[in-house]
Amino acid sequence: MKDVASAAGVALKTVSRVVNGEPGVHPATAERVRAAIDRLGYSRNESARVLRRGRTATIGLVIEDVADPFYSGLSRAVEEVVIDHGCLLLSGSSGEQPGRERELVETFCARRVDGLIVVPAGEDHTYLRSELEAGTPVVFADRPPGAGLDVDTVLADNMSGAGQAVRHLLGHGHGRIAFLGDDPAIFTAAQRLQGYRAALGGLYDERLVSMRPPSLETVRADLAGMLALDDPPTAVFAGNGRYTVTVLRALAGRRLALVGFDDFELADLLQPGVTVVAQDPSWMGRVAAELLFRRLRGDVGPSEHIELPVRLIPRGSGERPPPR
Amino acid sequence: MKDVASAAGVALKTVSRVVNGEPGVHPATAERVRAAIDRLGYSRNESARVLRRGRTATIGLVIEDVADPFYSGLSRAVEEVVIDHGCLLLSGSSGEQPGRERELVETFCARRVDGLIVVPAGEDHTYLRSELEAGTPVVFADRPPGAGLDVDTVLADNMSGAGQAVRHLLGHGHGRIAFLGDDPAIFTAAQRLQGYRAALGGLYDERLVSMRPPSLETVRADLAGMLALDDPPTAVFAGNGRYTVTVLRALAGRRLALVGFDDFELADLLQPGVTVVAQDPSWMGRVAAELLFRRLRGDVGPSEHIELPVRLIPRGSGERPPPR
DNA sequence: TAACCGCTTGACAACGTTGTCGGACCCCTC
DNA sequence: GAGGGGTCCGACAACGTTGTCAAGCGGTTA
Repeated sequence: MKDVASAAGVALKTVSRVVNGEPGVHPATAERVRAAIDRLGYSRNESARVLRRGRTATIGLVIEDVADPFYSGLSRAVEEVVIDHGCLLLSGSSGEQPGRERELVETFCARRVDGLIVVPAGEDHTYLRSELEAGTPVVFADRPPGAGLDVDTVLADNMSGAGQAVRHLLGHGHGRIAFLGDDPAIFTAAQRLQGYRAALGGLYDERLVSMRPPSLETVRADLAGMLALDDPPTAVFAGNGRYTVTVLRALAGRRLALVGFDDFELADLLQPGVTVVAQDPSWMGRVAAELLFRRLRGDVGPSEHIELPVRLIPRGSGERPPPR
Repeated sequence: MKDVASAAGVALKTVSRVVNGEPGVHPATAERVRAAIDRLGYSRNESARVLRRGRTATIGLVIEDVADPFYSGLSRAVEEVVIDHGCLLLSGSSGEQPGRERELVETFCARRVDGLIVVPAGEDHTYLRSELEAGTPVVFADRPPGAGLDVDTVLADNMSGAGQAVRHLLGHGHGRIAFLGDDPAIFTAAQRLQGYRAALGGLYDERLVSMRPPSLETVRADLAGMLALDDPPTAVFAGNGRYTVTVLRALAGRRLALVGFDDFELADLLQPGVTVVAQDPSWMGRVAAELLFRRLRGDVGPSEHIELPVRLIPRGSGERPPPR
């Protein structure tokens, strides 16, 4: 900028004014400055600007895994909103590791992001307290923070979704419905289990519940164990997209009914089509980002807790009757 | 940092030394400083650090769309490598718009990223020249830059992949093979068309080629047009993952043979399984990122042009014989 | 004793930008 | 011609950090 100034024969401050489109610069001068900028290929140093102004125009996003379609959809939606607000998005994947989540958040904070959207992996978010007190708004998406943190949340209605899935299967004559899902330490898994259990009522049987990692081996083994029972399941409720796909592979032709949580790209092309409880990751991302920007604009109301509805999409696999 | 210094009763520089783990600080002093840091919840201001040091420890990644599984896989792999090098990743989606690509690159440059990985959307990258001359290494992935730019590239072997697909179908008795793919303005689409054409030789028929946007309507219409010909296609080669899925939907039960470019999650669960020419997005991301870091470590050799092999995975849809 | 060394510490400038303030100049009015 | 108001411009300090350099201190050696 100094070079531009001397090249254009003006003071530093005048260049700054031109670069930032501030008023009070003579058009002819501005033109001369712009010419010098082009000639020298100058581009403003954002670090210095941030240092001076205090605002970074940057938002941090911590998700579980960009390569998971649910989170990449959410991510894309957040990015859209962030760009619309003239900001930049920093994002990172925690890989479901609390330590990595914390590292990412701290890295983002060290870079002085203006706000954060977090899909938490861990339980303890007390490390965020000082940042919150410093006034950085934080929105939790998909999962709430650990105890004692009063922040905005945007969650899906997991319990009701699980209930819908189970009632749908019950309605088609199934009384033995297995549940395969994530470790209940993960909020969404616990909620879905709870919805499943509540909808089943007296029909609940813990032998039909498996909450181990979604590898093909464990899912196959657990399903085999359940199917070997005297009264085996006739239907499966899969706790999220990964489980749905893994269960499909593990079932390999067995004609059990299936409802999965989360929609996925080819669900309608499989035979039969896969009935799912669909959430909308883009919507969640958009809502979370917009809430964050409302906070950044100065909205200091009490923390909001938004719960997005989910809906069951029947496609065939959930409408199969039990074998008579 | 100033506050920490006065709280610990030392000079600014000593705090700086402790924060950066520099040697030459008495253990007792360091301990006092660390205590003060904890007490005040201090965290280093990266903007100031960047301003002072000139290195941002940040890499920029421009892709087409995070929500596309190919690019989210690539993105995740790049992120892994970047984190392993103690850097942070800035990423953005161009949405196939050259203007947005340029904006993203310029935003990243204004933030003084140490290096860039770009999946270009546009043809003209002369705007990168000044940045390259300033010494910022840039790696192009998946697609090469426009003419006149001598930078590292990491591409898939698109032509050979398309050739494999076509020869596979020819080998199963198909002489009429349709190609549906992206606008040939997109490098990968043009390469795949060329591979398709070369492998077909005299059997090439431009009436069997459609390169319009992959919406269900256009694909359905173009396929219908081809199937209404006197000598209709008996097989389809789909130019990328999106076309494969769209073609599957558009065919809706018609028993044409199909080979798609790009593997996708449920390809093996469809009936029949979908034969694909698979590329490995993670590999591409890793290779591109590692090449970039080699440049950042000072490797100034001539620009490298890496071509990653692809491989055909037969699953059923590509082995269907033509109707006799 | 003087000179020297290693270890620890601090003063200071600089990175590139922007906010504040005041000065120079022109035009208009009294 | 004096005063007032507006427009345009520049000097300067400050943001928080780190690199450079030098100083203080205790111990060792000539």
